[in-house]
Amino acid sequence: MSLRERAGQYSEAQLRTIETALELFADHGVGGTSLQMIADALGVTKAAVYHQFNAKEAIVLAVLEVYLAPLEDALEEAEAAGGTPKARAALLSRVIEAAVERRQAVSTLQNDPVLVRVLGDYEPSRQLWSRLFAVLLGDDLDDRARVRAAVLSAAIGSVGHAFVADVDDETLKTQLRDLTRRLILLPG
Amino acid sequence: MSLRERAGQYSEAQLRTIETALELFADHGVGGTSLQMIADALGVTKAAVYHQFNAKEAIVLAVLEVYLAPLEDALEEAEAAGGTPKARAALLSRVIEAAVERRQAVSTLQNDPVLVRVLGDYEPSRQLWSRLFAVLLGDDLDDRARVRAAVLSAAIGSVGHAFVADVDDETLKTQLRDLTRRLILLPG
DNA sequence: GTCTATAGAATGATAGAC
DNA sequence: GTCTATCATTCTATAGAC
Repeated sequence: MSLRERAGQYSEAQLRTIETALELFADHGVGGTSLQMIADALGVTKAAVYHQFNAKEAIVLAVLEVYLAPLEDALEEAEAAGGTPKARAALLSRVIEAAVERRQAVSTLQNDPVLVRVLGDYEPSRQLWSRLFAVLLGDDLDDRARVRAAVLSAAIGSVGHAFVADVDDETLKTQLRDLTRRLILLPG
Repeated sequence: MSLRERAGQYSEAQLRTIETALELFADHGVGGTSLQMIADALGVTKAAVYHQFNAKEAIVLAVLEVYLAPLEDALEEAEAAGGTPKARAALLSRVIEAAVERRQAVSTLQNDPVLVRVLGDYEPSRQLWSRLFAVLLGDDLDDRARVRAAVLSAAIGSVGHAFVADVDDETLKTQLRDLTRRLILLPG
């Protein structure tokens, strides 16, 4: 089942929980966020949250699925268009757009140790990630390309940095597109 | 008191605790790391850890002080040399070097919500950060420069990314120096 | 500096009523 | 779908002996 399909199966109440959980994860880290905190933020009891998700891990996984789903859409369009430079640029734009629109959360999704572990252990997200970077940077990467890939990934994650907190969305997107395009198209 | 001086006041036992704590923070996040875990990793009891630091917050602060101290050294040399391009390049090199040598921990130090909060609330680290980026990127930054600063910071933080886990230290340093110099010297 | 022992609160998770 | 009540476990932190 695709990430899009998995993400589409959550109820309204579950989606509210997922959204709330992500905000708390961003503020306190996954490990620093308790089910009590999530329940309080939702205005319900812990038991109500356990009715939606049978464990904290399930919430963490759901958060990942919901926020990776839009990337899957963008990726499939790019793959369908072939590996053309135009398709790559369009994919990069959409990834940046998605990141900027969820600024506070991106750094958490990319860096929180718990989410990183789940992201690495969970097959659908593994595949998404390798397909994404295959389109953006090519299939088999040498050391030089790997560093570029890591920097590219981190550059996108910089949308949540304090330095750009006051930069408006459009400016941030434009500047980031510029910088990251240079990273991708940089001559060997 | 400078960060260097503060960091220099910790005992051997405290430094062992700080080192161990940082490793656990990197694996589980600050919020996901208990004093019990730290004590177990050190092979002592919780009470022994509390003898060294009266609270978990004190350990977090100590971790920051110890790992920012080398940056303070590098920064002061660069400031003494004036804002010459040569001094900037040398500073950037030392920052990258320090980051590569502590790969697993850098992402935690830069991204963990608890550490980010402490880093923002703690005056000595605030000053260090603004001085550092003043030397690297100039004093008053417009939006464009702010995005570059955030990307530069994130690029340095990418040393811990899974993509470069197998890249050896020297290659990583060289490639990162290349990419980040382009970021700094990029024409407006 | 390290230990045992403990206090008191918070944790993840479950059972059963409405 | 939400509640109250509860479980065993773990948490931060402290007191006092060696």
